[in-house]
Amino acid sequence: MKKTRTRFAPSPTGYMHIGNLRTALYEYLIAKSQGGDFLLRIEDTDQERYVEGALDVVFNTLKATGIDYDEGPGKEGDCGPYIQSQRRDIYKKYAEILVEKGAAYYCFCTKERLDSLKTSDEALGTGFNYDRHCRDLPKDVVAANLAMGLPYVIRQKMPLEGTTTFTDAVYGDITVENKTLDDQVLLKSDGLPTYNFANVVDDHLMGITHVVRGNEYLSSTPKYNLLYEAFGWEIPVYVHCAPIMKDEHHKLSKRNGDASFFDLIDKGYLPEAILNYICLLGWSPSGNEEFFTLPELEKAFTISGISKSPAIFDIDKLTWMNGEYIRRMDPAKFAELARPYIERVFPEKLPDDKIARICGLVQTRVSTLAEIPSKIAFFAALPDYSNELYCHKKMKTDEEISLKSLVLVRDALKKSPEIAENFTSPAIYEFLCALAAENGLKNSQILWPVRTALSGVEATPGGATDLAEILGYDETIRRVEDGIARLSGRSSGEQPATPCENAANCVYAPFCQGK
RNA sequence: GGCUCUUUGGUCAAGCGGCUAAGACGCCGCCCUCUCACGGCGGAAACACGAGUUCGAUUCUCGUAAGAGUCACCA
Repeated sequence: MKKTRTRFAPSPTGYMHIGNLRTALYEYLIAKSQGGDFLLRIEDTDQERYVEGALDVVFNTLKATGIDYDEGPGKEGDCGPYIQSQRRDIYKKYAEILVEKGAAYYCFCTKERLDSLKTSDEALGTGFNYDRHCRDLPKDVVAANLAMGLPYVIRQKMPLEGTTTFTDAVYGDITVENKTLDDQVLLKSDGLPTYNFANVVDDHLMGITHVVRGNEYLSSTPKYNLLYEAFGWEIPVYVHCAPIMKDEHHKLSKRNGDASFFDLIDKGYLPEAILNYICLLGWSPSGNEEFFTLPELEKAFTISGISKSPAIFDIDKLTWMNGEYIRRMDPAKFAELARPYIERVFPEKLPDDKIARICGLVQTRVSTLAEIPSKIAFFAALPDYSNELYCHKKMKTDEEISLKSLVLVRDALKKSPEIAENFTSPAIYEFLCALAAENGLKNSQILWPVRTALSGVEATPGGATDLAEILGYDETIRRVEDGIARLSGRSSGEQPATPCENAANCVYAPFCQGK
């Protein structure tokens, strides 16, 4: 059996978005799942639309995702060059062969003539179709025109009747009437081929067995078959994929959204998670497992799992999946990735063990790396906060109790050199709980105020004692004293501590109604 | 407008003539708990519509509707 070969054939006309990446991924997976080759070919036959830098985005994206190509620019195989603009003579030759075979013809129609045709067609409300003016030009006229150096294109000569049927691996058999097929241009007047022609020639010459692409090409596929047949070439397996949508009506595009691969990376998503998620958009595995590494996908991928209908990109599910990847990650690896985000909030350089401790708290609490800074900012600088934070009904705390607790904690901490020596979360926890018991308080009546005083925020990654350990003995006492100052009306900050808006209920009341 | 494709919960989706129509995200509730997460348990939520074919249709056929693609010297 022939070796499976697929190709990713981007044109350097824009940025690589998630849809392109998924196509590349499917092409890669089809090849690898069958022990085949995956090639990269650059389709730059439209010199006017070339965008500087677009190629680098393609290379960088493939590199970042681990989608390696076996042949392509920079990895010459037997079918090079892999950049279409460097293959122009090849296309011309094959176009002329087609003319000889009677499957194509020279067309000398001017742009003006075509334009007027187009406008009259549009007036009728139908789509444009070339009127085949040059289709049956006598040979001598053609020769004379060519001799005169008249500009020309080469058009495909479509059969006028009958039908053409092609088979798509995901959509099944599709049949169209030949009379609906336009005599499309194969070779442009600048001597370069159109996409449709270059594609067929290159796919054949490069031994491509599976043509994988977006289903916007579904309707031009019959023309491909006719071309393959005219050449007498073997028709490849077609695999058309439904698009990835931004919403019900709009395709994902760089223009409308921000779903380019590197945009997601900037937002703190992991390449593996992105790849895993987009693979599932339009393909489903045989079992219920959703998590796949690239090598696992290479084994599990099947064309039959590709779906026919468009899929809406759901950032929430990606976010969840990214969070799962983070949680399942080796802590050392996480620390490595998290470090730059952690360092964003600390002006000074942190020792490794402190980074590790912060990571320990944060790893199960973020879904993207970008969430890290806001979660830990309070470690670097205590924010200004309202005393309302001290009131929590379920924790049975209010400002009064909190003040009392914080004073107890400060005094106990200062009187205990042992705890300063062993300032770890479990030890502090034990210490504070004992303190609560001695004073007839519930644990929460100590722990909640402490956590509040240490963080100044409503929700923190980790409990009071986790925060204390990371802040250290001295800073813990400093922040507790700051809390005491706030609660006793001697605000440490610029602003006087704002009283709980339910102060009347708080004072002497067992429960504060505020929180 | 012609041609082509698509249609299962809000989203991704399994299903390939007979099922109480999987699973996942999201959402809601409960549990765990020094807050928040993680984790555990549970819940609400779907076959676009109409005709056939069949003993029996989510599944096959044909219509209808709604979406999408395409109709370039762009890819």
